[in-house]
Amino acid sequence: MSILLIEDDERIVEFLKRGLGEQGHAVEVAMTGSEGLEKGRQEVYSLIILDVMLPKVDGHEVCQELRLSGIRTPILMLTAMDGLDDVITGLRLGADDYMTKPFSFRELLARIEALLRRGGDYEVQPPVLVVQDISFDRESLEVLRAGRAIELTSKELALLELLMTSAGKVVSRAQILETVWGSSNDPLTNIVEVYIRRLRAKIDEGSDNPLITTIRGRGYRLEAKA
Amino acid sequence: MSILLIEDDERIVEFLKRGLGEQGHAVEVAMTGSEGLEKGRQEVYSLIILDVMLPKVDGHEVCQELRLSGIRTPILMLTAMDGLDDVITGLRLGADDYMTKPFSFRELLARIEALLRRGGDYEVQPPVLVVQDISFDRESLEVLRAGRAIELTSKELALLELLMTSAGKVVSRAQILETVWGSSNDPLTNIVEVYIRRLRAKIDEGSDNPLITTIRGRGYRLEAKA
DNA sequence: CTGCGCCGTTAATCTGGCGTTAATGTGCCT
DNA sequence: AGGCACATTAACGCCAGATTAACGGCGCAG
Repeated sequence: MSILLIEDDERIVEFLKRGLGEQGHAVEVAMTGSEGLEKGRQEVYSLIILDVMLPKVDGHEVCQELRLSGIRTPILMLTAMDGLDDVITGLRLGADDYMTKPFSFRELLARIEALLRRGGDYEVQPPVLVVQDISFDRESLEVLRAGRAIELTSKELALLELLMTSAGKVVSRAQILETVWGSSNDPLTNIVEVYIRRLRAKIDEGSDNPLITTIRGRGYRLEAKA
Repeated sequence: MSILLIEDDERIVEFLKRGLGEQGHAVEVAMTGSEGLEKGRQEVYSLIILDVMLPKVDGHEVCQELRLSGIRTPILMLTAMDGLDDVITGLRLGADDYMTKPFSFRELLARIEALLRRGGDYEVQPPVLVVQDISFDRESLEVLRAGRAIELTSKELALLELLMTSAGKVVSRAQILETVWGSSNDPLTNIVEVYIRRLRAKIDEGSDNPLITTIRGRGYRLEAKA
């Protein structure tokens, strides 16, 4: 598999070139953002590994530019440990996955395999969901609304995750029961409504544009766009 | 090259023994996890092929035990098709590569060649972990919080190391059990909570910003940022 | 042999998440 | 208008899960 690596740190470049090479991947290196952009547009790769922190042209910009050029190659972003914001904007701009530095090479390999395998059978779920100004980090389980952290309980998290993965679509009461609670029976329980209420209290309360909409008789929908 | 094959499925054993034999490899077979562990510790192999799904002793456990015994032989894991999680935990526990069943023999051969070629040398993990004002030196096993040395027992160290390597992410009870204690069973033990408590007593006690957070029903998280 | 420290279990207590209930509100249909 | 079905919301008791302290066993050093 041919991989384009856009990274300026010499040590990381060497490390990855060797490691990926030994896995049978051909690695092309670009040390600057503009060089990466050029190569990415010119050649067809199976995967692009892109550092966010690049001199001059930002990684985000590169990512966006590539997508705008119609390049659909999976993009794996490398970010600093702290930058949750980086991750969010990265995913918004069209990245497929991300890893925080420093990372274990084994884990990187697993991610790469997963990305390359896409279209085969199993899909990788992006680790951070973003819908409008809500973000949901599947790993840290942190939820932010408009940059503010929101404390959610386990069930609330599960419900929100479901709504966000189906953002823009109506999710029926039954689907919610099935996914979040597992039990498809007991149609007389009120639990879904109660949790929708609790989610709204924590997420929509005080905000001027509520994101959770009720579709009477059909279910609920998380608005994907304003 | 001498290869240790730990696998209970008779058909796969025969298949691989024959195929690898024809490639000039000597194959030793262990049909159970404990047998595999014994042979793996006793003899020096060039490669170990390890099925995750084993009766009694889990493949993950075997892998971890081997690594804990100081065995650095490359390990190739065989997993079921669905288990991406299996793959990742497998790699975390020290496996070098994995294949999903059913697999093509040609691909298996290619992987084996790659593993044998590299000899399992690069295991580059950062020698010192740092999260906020905690530092953990993997070599000296010294732990500092805000510059002050902290005495930790072996288990406490293992737990802290796990939390620090997954800093910012929620680590489930099960993951902790698996990584620190190896035994993924026995869900009635309280040991995780007890050790979280002990760690907190030594690390968070007296500090104004506690770093170990409980996510009820999900696990624990070491805060990566303030 | 003895003492000490680490380990894992047990058990008591506390916390807060969970799901039920029921009262109230809202809109749709005849 | 009125009735009905569905939706919203508040309040409550239960209990799973989390916290904490205390205990006994085991290995190791003296």
